[in-house]
Amino acid sequence: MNPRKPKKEEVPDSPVSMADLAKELGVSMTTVSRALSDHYSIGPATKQKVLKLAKKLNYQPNHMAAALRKGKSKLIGVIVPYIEGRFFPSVVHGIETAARKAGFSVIICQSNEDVANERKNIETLLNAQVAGILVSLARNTRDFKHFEKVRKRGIPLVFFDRILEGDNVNAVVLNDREGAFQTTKHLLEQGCRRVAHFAGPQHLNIYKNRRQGYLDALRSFNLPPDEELIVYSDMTLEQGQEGMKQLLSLPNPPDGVFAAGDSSILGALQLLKSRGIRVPQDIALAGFSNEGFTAITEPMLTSVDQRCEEMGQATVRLFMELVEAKGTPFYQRQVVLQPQLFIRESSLHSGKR
Amino acid sequence: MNPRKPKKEEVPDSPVSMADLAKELGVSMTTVSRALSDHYSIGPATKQKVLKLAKKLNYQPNHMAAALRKGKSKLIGVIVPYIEGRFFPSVVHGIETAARKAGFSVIICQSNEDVANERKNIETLLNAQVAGILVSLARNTRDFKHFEKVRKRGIPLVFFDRILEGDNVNAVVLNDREGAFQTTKHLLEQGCRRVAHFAGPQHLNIYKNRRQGYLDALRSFNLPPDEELIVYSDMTLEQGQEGMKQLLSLPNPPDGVFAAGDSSILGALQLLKSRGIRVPQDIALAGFSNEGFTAITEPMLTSVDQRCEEMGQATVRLFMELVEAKGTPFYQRQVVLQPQLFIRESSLHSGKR
DNA sequence: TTGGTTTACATTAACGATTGTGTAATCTAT
DNA sequence: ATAGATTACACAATCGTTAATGTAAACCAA
Repeated sequence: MNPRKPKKEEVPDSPVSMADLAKELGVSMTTVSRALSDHYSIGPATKQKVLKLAKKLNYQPNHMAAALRKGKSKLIGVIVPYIEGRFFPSVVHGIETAARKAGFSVIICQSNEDVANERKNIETLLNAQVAGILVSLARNTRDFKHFEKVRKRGIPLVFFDRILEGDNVNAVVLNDREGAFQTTKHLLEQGCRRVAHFAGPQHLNIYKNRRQGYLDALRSFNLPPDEELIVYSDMTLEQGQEGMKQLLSLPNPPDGVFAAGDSSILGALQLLKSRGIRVPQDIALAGFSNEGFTAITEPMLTSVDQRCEEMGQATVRLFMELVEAKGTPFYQRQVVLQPQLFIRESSLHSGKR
Repeated sequence: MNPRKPKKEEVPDSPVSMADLAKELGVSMTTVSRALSDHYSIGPATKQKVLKLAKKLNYQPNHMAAALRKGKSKLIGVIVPYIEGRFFPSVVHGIETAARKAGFSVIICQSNEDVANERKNIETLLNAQVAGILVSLARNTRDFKHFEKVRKRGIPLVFFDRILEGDNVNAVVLNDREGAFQTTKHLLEQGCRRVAHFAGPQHLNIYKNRRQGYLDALRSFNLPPDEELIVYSDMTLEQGQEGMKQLLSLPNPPDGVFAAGDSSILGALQLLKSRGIRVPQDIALAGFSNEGFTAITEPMLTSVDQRCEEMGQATVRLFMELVEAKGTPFYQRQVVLQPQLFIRESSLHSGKR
């Protein structure tokens, strides 16, 4: 009568449950469940039978049910400030690829650079029963309070790229300081003697470290740091133009600029070109992030590659380690990736000496 | 004795279930459940009580349980060829934003341009009990067989950007033909009389339509199409260089090129510059996608914007419509977004005429 | 042979929410 | 006043999987 109720064997591609397998084989669901998860208490013959039938009927485990029962799903939550530009999409790409290989799916959340959204995202992910959370902090995140719940529930938490320093957390970061050091050193080796720096918000580890690397390099050349040469901003293209303008108006302008971001160095390049100042002959330039456009500008821009994909992979690897070592209570680790400097026209043969 | 078992009220932030609320209020779980979902059979007073306590105890619904029971989760699966460049990250951004607003989370999958992965992704998403699937096809997808399961299970399926034509599907696409028409027309209006075209794989709707738009424009100017002027490739930068080389070697080279992708037009620009051919004076250029770098090159590149964000939003909207109209069996709709031409230096005042 | 261990499986109760069915109590209409 | 409708809630089954506990049978050593 009821047209909805399917007759037996009528809908072969409708979901097959463990109960179906059990009935078919005349064993209990326990046996099926354990056979499928390769439990020791199931005999090899039975295991084979179960596996075979499962394949034949195209059995697909219901992850929801398992997640409900176990309190953990096969989902990984990822929180990023946004999904644009080159960096975050690439990292997400790496994460997704690595996670899927390990049998996990990835849920994406954006904080839109706001800690309030970050909080909401945490809630969302927690009650989606995610197995772990990977996060790169919003620009205005200044404390870890909202991550306490995650820790309390014992859910693996891994930070990447943007972290809060001081706290003991699991994190994958780039050696920003080293990258900045190498880049600045490179400019100095090319003959620059007054290297300026476009610095980002200093409460973010990445910008702080890049500034440090810059200072390190100056020191290694016995050059005194000059706060006049350091321009602080949010590193946008416009701010790069503005910053360059500012530097040019100094009584003693720089002969090189190392920016903690590519957009701002692009802004600087545009301004210099508009004023007829030659790059790199008059002023050498170098940026950070190895954005796609750095290989397109004229001259092409020297920049530091952040190993986006590797960072994604490493983050997932670290997450997996935490999953394995779930017993160890205060296990925490930092993975540091080595940046790679791409030297291009904007910093070569600056002609000084 | 057992240190694991928490005493009552000892762990306030441990998950609160409906059973807890029910016990606390002395009502049944049914009442709680229905109160929370605003069911008509629950009195306003009771509803208030439940809501209040839920807020007080910070009750978080367990989506897994609900999903298990209802057979549908609050997850939307998204399958894209990859997450790089400008287009797909932006669309995903739009999707994520719109989906979250509607109370859904987004699971990302990549096909890596391979239909085999697309099939796997479908399986993954289906047994993650997603509420719907949004997909942009892999390059080598030529049939819809693997989407049949989705349709059979009655799960909303929406395609975006890359679709297979002919089939009746729900889809959000750009009016590629119109965009191509406008762009080519613009080149012709600037004085070009031999406009070449870099065409992509013609089994993909987007490239086919862009070629059609190009032909439309020629016809509207009473210019005969010339297959010699159409170069087919996968639209990479290198292929753009190669294609340009090929066009230049013609007895009668073009005075303008409209490419169905920005990378290839960039390649063309590079080749022209390396040969000292002036853009736009000698040859005018225009691309498609409005990639970030089009505003950076010299000259800046004219290109068609694909409304990435809008496409993401529209896709989610269409999905939501399908959810509402779940009764209607063969509901299917196409949403067509209007492209926007960004005219830049590479196509202006080509000097002809 | 007896007692103890191992092997191989079954019983059964969760996990947390949803929902068809049932049923008092109150209300409405005649 | 009484049948019938409406309101407001409870009972209990169910989704598919997992795992603690139980228990036969077979095996081994003494």
